[in-house]
Amino acid sequence: MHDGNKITINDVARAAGVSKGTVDRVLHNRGEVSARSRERILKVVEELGYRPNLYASILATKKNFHISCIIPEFNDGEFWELTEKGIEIGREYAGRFGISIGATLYDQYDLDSFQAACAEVMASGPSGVIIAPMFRNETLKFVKELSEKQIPYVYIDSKLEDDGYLAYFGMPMYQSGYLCADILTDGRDVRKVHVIRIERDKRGLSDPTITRRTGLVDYISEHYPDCRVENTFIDPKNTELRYRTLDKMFEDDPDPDKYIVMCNSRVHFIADYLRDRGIRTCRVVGFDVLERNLYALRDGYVQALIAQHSDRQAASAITAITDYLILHEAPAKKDNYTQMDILNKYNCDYYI
Amino acid sequence: MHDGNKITINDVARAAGVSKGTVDRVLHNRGEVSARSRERILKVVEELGYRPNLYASILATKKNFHISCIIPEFNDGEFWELTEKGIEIGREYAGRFGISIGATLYDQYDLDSFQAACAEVMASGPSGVIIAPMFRNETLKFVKELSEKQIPYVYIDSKLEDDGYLAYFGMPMYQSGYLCADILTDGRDVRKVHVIRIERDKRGLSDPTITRRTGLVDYISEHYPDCRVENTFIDPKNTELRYRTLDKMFEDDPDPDKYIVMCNSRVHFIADYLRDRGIRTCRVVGFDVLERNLYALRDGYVQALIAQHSDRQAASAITAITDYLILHEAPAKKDNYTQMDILNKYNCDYYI
DNA sequence: CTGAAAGCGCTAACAA
DNA sequence: TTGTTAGCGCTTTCAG
Repeated sequence: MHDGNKITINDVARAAGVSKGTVDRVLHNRGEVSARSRERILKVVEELGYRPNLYASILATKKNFHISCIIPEFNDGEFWELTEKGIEIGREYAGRFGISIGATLYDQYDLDSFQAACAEVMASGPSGVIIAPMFRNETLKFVKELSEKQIPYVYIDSKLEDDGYLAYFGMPMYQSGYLCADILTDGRDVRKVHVIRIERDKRGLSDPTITRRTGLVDYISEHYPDCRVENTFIDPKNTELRYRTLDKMFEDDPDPDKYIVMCNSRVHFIADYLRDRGIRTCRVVGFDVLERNLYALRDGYVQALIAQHSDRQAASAITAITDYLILHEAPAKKDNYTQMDILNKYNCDYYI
Repeated sequence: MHDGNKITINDVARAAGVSKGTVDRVLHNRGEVSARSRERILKVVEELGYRPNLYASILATKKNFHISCIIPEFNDGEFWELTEKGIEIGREYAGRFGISIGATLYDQYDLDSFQAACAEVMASGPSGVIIAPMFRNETLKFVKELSEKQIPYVYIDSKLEDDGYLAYFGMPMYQSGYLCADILTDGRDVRKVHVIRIERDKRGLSDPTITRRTGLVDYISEHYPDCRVENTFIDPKNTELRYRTLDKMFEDDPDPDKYIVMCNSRVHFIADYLRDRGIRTCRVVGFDVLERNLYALRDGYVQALIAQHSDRQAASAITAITDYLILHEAPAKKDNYTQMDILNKYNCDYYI
């Protein structure tokens, strides 16, 4: 009952009337093999249901695969920290197959830094690359070079419109905005929604949350045609300025029951403000499971968080490349949209 | 940069001035080794940072590990189908390490069938067992025997209070009921909650959702002390009877805005009824991602579903045993409470 | 108590 | 175009 499928390359060779060297050649498309042998071997492989033994294979090939991950740098408790945890999981998996994993971080607000990261990775001659693309053009150039060198790459978090990637793991951004609007409005009589945004540097960086905001706005105009969506820009670095901006927002619109949303991971800024001002009348929804966001959720200053397992995304990316390297198998699906998790104070403690 | 840690058992043997046979003996505590050799070898292993090569090890040991899964049988679209999908994922993983996976199904309403399944598995001499325990006493007897035979086992779905299991993967049941009540009531003015239950056979089977119901009731009495919780029992097999029961429920309580909940995976029964009767005024919450439940969710007859990745639970269980068998490593956490997913019509399509 | 040696299934270099 | 062969690092007899 247990196993039995012990068909080796030798069995195949014998049944096909050739040597195992020849079998190996057709299995890996290396060297010239007569059409006749190839056919026979393929047929036998099929009939016998031959499955190569990975360990034997890995043992025999002394190749040293290395996968490089290119992601934004981060401080403790920030969004990309979770991704790094996923890399750690992936590292463990890949390590079993003798594959090492490296991470090269870049400043997501600095193009030069991104270029430097790409150059460094390229120079190291990686067997595969995982990349979170924040700079469109630069990334396209980079992946083009990877393609030319036959180096497989997978996108995480967001992806670009090229076609050469092995796989993509990320959240459906538009839908996440749509969902967010649904949770925010929650069937109530909503007249106005406040979208709080981060003041961005002007240097034309791609903002990955823009699609999300579109989903949000679409939901509102479809379900609440009379509802106004108002944008307020806050400064992420200057607390005092931020508080002034929010104070003004509350003055301008005296209705205490506000519907507030942020499309990135910094909703804790709002929670902190509300806590300090002692305002408990707002309904606030944000994204991602930063520790500070969870704190706000438990505390009741944020009602819901929409989250994604960016750790799993990274781990899956590594698994995908690993499997590709070892088994020469592309992942079942190229585009993998991971689930959108709705967190509130009652289920957030069981997340992660 | 890439790898490098290429210290083999030969290096250790040479450095310790013994043969690799002796090194192997102390590494695996097999056979007698002089204290002096043992010490020397251990020291060298430490100094050189020797890490055994898994593939070589697995290749050389022709052991045929086999893991047996004992779960309830099911029809298409039922709860346990998802678990089986997870077993499939796990099978792929374990297969890479030459470990085969078997599934033995039992009738969850028939003790004899469960006993037979356990006996069958035991007789087959498994290397590890994964079990979804529906019958408490029988399971305890079974796992006791496993423990005696040093066969590792892990619980999925629910667990018992014994201590010998290698790991557990499942949902926090009490909290899921609590969460469910929160989503059902949703801050509204709720006066009555209808809990629909399945008429159970009287034969003292353990009902795994009882804890969940406790959580539900606790939430209500804590947050809605004046709210009544009313139980209605329906027949899962007899549609006509079921409809009569529900008709009566609607007659007895003429308020059209009802709050209805089911603590198991069969909330589609309610949705079907409401659809047939054209009732759209109720708020309905249920559990688990059966296809029929998703249908009701998209359709609007069920507002929310609380789900768990029982596929991942099963897959994780297999991974845990596999790693234990190969690496002799117990999982990082023994009790693994998986997250509770809140699904509505906007995020359910990205689940699974 | 210990060493030598024969593989495990596969790869890759070398002959033919 | 194909067969032969020497390992990869580890386990497991079998002598001694």
